[in-house]
Amino acid sequence: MNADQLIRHAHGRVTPARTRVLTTLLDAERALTHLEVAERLAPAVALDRVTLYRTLDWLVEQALAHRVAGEDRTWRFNASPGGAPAHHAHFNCTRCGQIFCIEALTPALALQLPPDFHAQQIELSIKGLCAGCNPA
Amino acid sequence: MNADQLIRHAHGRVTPARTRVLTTLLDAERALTHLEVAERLAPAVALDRVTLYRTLDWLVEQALAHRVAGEDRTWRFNASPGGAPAHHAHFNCTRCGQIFCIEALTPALALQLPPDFHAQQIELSIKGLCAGCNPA
DNA sequence: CGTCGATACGCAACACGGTTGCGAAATAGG
DNA sequence: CCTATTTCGCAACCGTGTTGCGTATCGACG
Ligand SMILES: [Mn+2]
Ligand SMILES: [Mn+2]
Ligand SMILES: [Zn+2]
Ligand SMILES: [Zn+2]
Repeated sequence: MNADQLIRHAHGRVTPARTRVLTTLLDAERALTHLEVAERLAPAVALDRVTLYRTLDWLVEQALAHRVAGEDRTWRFNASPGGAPAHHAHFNCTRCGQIFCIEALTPALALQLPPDFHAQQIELSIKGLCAGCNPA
Repeated sequence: MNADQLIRHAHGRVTPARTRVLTTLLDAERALTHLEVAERLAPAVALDRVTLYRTLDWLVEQALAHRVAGEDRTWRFNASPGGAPAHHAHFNCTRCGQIFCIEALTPALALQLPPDFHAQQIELSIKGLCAGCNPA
């Protein structure tokens, strides 16, 4: 299913912005910041900063993408192919800041919480060095 | 060990700012934002915004505190009594944004990563409703 | 294929958490 | 006390993300 089909499937208008942004996310090998998406679009498509933010937000609302908070206080966006929520772990490189999805890991929800606390979702973030930053 | 002793033990100058901030963190029942720390100091001590940021950073450097990134892109600070790193999970309330340390949980570091990836630390963040926000 | 209402876009201004540079004040050692 | 060094306060700045509003575009329908 390509970007346009996914957008139509979500009952959204197909616009160049949405098509190009979602395609970019689908092609990406890792989670991308707003700026990284913009760079991958340019110079073919000069998209306004705000439009890009709103497009990314829309994709998240429609569950076509999910976003992860990094240590540097910037969101990273990642396509959710199956429309599935982000029930996988993320690897967070402490040197270059890149965030990779680790699909293989699905943390179990069985854990001991204080009374009256109600868990909705578990986010497992592994910090370390990515392949590009690992000296070994 | 009180705040001043911990500061001296880290070979740092004992100043009112450091004493009061660290005491505040030690007394806190959960991770506090910069603003929450400021509120708990005032009006007895009127600390400059920047001084508070630098004091918190210093405490983190000295491993007297650790900080957690929340969904709202603001750091939350938490005293590290034993000088130990934050090898415990955090509960992140999706309604009020408060972050609580869950000391009981120590995620195992044995997991499958892509080749050449090197894990340094695991951060387990549980999202849900805290006791104050839980309707049940 | 043209019309038109709902939706999306672009621009400008703003909000907010956090940082930087630098001169003035406070700390701790002698 | 006196002084070297660290820390503080102020002002200005930065980057990410948001809001308001008028204009352009999409696509449904005739
Ligand atoms: Mn992901
Ligand atoms: Mn903690
Ligand atoms: Zn890296
Ligand atoms: Zn809550």
